[in-house]
Amino acid sequence: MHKNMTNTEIAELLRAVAAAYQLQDEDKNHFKIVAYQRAADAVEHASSELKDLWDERKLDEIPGIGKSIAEHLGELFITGKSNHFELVMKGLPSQMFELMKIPGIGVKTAYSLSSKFKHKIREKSAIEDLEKIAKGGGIAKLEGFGEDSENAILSSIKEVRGREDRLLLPYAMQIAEDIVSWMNKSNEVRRVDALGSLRRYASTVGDVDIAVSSDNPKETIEHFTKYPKKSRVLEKGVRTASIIVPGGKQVDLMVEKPESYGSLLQHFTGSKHHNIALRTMALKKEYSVSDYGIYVLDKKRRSQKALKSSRKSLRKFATEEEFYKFLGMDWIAPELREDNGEIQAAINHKLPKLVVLKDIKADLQIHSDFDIETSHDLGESSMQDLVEEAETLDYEYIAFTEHNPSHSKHTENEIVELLKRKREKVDAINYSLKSKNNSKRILKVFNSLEIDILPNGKLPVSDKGLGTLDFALISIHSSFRLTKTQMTQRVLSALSQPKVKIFAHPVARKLGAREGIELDWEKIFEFCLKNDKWLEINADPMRLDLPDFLVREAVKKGVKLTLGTDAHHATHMANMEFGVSVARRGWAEMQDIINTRSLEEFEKMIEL
DNA sequence: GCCGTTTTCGGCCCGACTGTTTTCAGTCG
Repeated sequence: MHKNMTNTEIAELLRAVAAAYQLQDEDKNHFKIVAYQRAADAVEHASSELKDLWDERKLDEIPGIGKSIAEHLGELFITGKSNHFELVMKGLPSQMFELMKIPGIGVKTAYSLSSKFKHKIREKSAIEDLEKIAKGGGIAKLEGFGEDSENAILSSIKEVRGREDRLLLPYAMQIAEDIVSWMNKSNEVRRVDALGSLRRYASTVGDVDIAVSSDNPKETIEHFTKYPKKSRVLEKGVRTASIIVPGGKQVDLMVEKPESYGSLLQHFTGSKHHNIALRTMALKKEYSVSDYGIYVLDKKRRSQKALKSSRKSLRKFATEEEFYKFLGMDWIAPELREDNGEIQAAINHKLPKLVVLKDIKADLQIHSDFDIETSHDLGESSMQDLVEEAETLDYEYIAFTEHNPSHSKHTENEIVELLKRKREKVDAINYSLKSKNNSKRILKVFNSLEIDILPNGKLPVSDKGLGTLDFALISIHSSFRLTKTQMTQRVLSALSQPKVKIFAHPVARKLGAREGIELDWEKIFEFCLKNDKWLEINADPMRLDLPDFLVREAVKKGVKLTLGTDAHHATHMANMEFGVSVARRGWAEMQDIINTRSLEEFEKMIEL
């Protein structure tokens, strides 16, 4: 028996096949190479495991996987290998794929190095081995290499080693903010924007992308490369430059004149797939789109080679709105630019009216420091401080959702007693809020609880304990590795409790640290819809859970969602921004989100 | 190899920078 391949492994394999074709004959295989790379991208971004899709005969639902690749993958799932893939990759040194993880080393370089040092570079320690060779001056001597490329390889190896994984949003934002304020120190700079995956609020960010509007690109680039906190300048041209900042993170900068800045904003925001789809669509209308603007092509354009000469005039765009309008489209919110149907929707004027931060009238997951001897970490701020923060944020209501009292350390009765104390405390807060006697709107505080779902689907709180609550959240904090069927049953069983309204951080992932659990989402969605249960979008930047692609599925089915920051300190309540961005990436509108409802509506919705 | 609101055949996004060259290949976004 062979173990099932994960999506990541399949993507790696497809990229290896693309590399093999590239080495064979890059020109002849060009589109085949692109196709395999696109398939690899698609597999990486797929929302389900490919093996599961294959089991359900739904492999063709993934755009980029056609008949041929699907067949090879099928063979792979049945026999553990694909004859075709093996044939294509025959004779390729396996070390080369390790070397390709070093920035600047691509297919050709990796192949040439691993062939030349066949015995000195071993697969298990390819990068270390290459470093030794480079340090000994062994690379500079090779034909086609030199001292500069040897040094570049050495720097890259150091960075790849010191580099953390992709950044969580707040860290990427911090890097971007520092650069933006540095760039604003230059008189030549008219405007600076952080773009790329950060502007699209992807769950994690690889590189930080910065665009600058300036009449003087040369000076702007010069200023950028003098950024005091940089560890080194990676590239420096007339229009773009890249630096490495501490942590090994790369910051890319592009400059454009104000009259064309809209095109740069559009281009540099991406995503790559959005841009490719957009440009392909434009080409059918005889427009050639680039980061400079849009060339209107000569109708008689016959071939790719004639493309450049068939260009007539360049249309420039100072704003993104003008750019999209020229193509006959509505402006598309950055969060939607993933080539998931937004282009067609923009042409048909059918884009969703995405929820925005100021629609949010409540935070539905907050942990105070009120000690009910919880099973997991208590919050750090007092209920009073959290209430004040909620008033500052202009919320109409909030819910205190401490973890349930520890099941193992207390009897059922003790748990009920602890919960009664919290009930009294919350009642007292609501009473004092009401008697403040000012003209302002009165904040309402709900008494809730985040309850562990035990592995058997039961809750560690009795009916009597549940009776003290206005409503309950449930979530998974243990036994993450049950089978999909067991896990689904576990969750549905817990959701059946009448007091339970919200399934919190449903995937239970921790970005960069823990994969999520496996659930039968069709069943979960169906149950939620039928029984009026809601799925949380957890706004903690380390969770962002439900993930955007599942939000999209939920929204399509009409399942309602809640937003909660999972704040364990008053300052964490500001993370709502990240939760809203996930909702937007899932095409959620105001009516999809429960906590856009007024207090009166919400109170009706939690009545039993 | 993939794909279709002009197509099941004939197309496939567009550009910048570096290093080693002497006109370009390789890499990246």
